[in-house]
Amino acid sequence: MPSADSPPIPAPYDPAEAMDRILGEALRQRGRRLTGPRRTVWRTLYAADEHLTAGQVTERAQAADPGTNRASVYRALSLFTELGLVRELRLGADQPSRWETAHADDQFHLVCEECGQVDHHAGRLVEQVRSHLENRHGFKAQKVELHVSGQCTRCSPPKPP
Amino acid sequence: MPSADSPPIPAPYDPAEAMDRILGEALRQRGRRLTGPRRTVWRTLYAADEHLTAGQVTERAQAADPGTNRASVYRALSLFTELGLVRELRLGADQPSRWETAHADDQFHLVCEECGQVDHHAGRLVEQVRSHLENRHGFKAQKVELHVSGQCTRCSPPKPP
DNA sequence: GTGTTATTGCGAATCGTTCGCAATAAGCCT
DNA sequence: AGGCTTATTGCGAACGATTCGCAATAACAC
Repeated sequence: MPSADSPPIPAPYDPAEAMDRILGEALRQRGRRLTGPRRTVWRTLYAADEHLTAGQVTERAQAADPGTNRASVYRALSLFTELGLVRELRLGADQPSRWETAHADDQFHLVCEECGQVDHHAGRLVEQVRSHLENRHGFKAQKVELHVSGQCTRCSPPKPP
Repeated sequence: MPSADSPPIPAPYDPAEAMDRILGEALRQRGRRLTGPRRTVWRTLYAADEHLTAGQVTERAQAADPGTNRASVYRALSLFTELGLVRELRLGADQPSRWETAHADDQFHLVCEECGQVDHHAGRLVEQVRSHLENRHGFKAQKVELHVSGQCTRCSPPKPP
């Protein structure tokens, strides 16, 4: 048995737990609490391969933790959005909101009309738009959203010459 | 009394009627019919100074023609959108859809967070985005939507030096 | 005119999202 | 470790926007 004052045995690295710590700190910093449902929603978003609707988040969250409540999912999503941890987006006027984790500050979304795939690029394009607006139109851009629909490379192969 | 075979007396120019003719042709071309409710919605959109929600369109349409039905307004709006006569847009994830008449093919929208004003510019900016995507990313852009929120010139006056 | 059929009007139904409120539990302080 | 405060949950009901089903109506082509 190690002596009483030896350093604590380091637990094996658990990425999920690391994520929790990040979330927990962001919350506590603003006087909010890290709770079960919030943790579950958080992990669900990070495990997701795509932009999820609130319904999808709820489904998956319930798969991971039965009893997760729809309303709590919505509350977690809008809280996270407010804190800047995730981003809410509409990929089409007829579609419900979708959520993604917030990495780069500016992004644009390419939605393929054929296969439905959503690409996102962080690019200087958005930065260009921003400065164009400020210089030419005197408009201080806060949030820039660029949504493009069309055909992706795979669905619209380069024409034979 | 003019002779029976004299040319018909030209009616005074009526812009509303001219609009109707445009709509009527667009509809009949595709086997659809020009009806009362459609005419009313069409005129309402053209008389509007801003982007209207379906609810606002309904209100105004009913003011012009009491008995105009909500469902018919929705049906007209989505038909017009489908025909490319108007454009549906979401100015915020939490707001309902709004509709505007479709003039220029590409536009970008500047929403002021202070005063709520919505500006739209038709600009080469969108064209630039389009070719950038095609050349650099092989993505054939169909619809380009650029929504920017921030502070407009009036609400964010140039700082004193 | 007349017939065909697209369109309307109505209410009920659906979908996504939010709300009110009593019961629960996170985090802070000893 | 226990207690206190109050943020958060879970539940169902309420909400706003939009769509639907269907019988009655009216546009347009002939």
